[in-house]
Amino acid sequence: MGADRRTDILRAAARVIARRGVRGLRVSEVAAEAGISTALVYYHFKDRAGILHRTLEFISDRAERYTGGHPGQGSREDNPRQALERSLLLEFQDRPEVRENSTAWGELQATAVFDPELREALAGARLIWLRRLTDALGRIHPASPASARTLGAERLTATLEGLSTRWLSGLLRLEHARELMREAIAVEVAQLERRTAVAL
Amino acid sequence: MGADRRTDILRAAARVIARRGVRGLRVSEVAAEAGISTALVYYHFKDRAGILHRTLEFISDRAERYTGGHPGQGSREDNPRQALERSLLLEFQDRPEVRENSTAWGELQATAVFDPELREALAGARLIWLRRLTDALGRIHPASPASARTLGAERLTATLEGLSTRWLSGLLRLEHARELMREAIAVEVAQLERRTAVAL
DNA sequence: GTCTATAAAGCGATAGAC
DNA sequence: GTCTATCGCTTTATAGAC
Repeated sequence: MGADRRTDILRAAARVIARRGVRGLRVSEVAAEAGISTALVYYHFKDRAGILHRTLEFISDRAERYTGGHPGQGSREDNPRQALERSLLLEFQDRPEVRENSTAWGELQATAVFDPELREALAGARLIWLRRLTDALGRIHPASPASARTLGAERLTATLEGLSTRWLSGLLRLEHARELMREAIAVEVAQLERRTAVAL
Repeated sequence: MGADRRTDILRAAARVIARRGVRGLRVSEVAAEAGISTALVYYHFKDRAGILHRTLEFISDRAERYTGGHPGQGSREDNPRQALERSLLLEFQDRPEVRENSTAWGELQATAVFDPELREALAGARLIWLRRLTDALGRIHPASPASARTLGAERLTATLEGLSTRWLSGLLRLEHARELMREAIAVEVAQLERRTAVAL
């Protein structure tokens, strides 16, 4: 737990965001969650905005870990198609860590609409995801045009986030969200197949 | 402008949400935007949460208007496919009214994750949209299985919102978002076509 | 590095006059 | 219906001791 203080605080902040939202985040609650005083939080971070900024990076890194890095490079027994599906469906689990990450991610995404600084940080994390998915699609249909892969990846991330929001706000049950995501992948892969055929 | 006070306030609230987000909404700023005192806002609405709640309905109604009600029933020259596309692409325009509505909608959606009351109101508006899209898909492929239509509609709304968020936070340029949405529709319609073929 | 105490400001909400 | 004035709480952020 106590790798170092900064990490403790960020972990606590992620928990608080998942529980209360970015708007509901109180520095004092982060401190309580981390078991320290408010002043110490300010010793380690410049201000509230700084905490949010760093928490975004923390969450992004953690998601990288639990989705197992690049899909298709982790477990070798999977074929590329299964790897992509597994990687995207990992975002839909009822484990606290995942729910926390998804919730916080959605919150920060929403906040970024009004916060230029946050936006920048998000753009970076988003690019990583996009490249990852584009690569995964490339492994499935290596002969497909690169542009078609990028578009597909972009739509998949958008769908992922839309479904995620719906799941987290209780508008969609977990299994339903998973089903919709699975089919979205199927649909995109089929589309890519058509595009590959045309290109050949 | 001055239809009645309540409406003035709601219009002002929508503008403020679009500018600052739900998180950034200050009752005093709503009052200033409407050109009245803070106290008068509280005379017309119970509390801050009440304003938010009613603003959601206001936005939902207004969107209904500018998307022209049920797609395929508006302009008769359109075929059902074009009508669906037009209806969904109406959410991606740089008109202030639309940008405002989309922003506020995204905000309320995000807020609903932490607000059970808002969730309920949202569920209603969401159902309307869903039915609308399901019907539109039905007009395109009348012989398709109803379940396939519902799933398609659900994915389209999720994609719409995901893309909308990305557009509004400047991660996607407007034209790019429109292109992605257009292709998402194409992809779903194609999928529905396959499902129809299987069902026959 | 860490705490207690507190300043400073923000903001929701109401009282009461007109 | 509408305003001015203000209460009272919450929350960010810092000062200063250890």
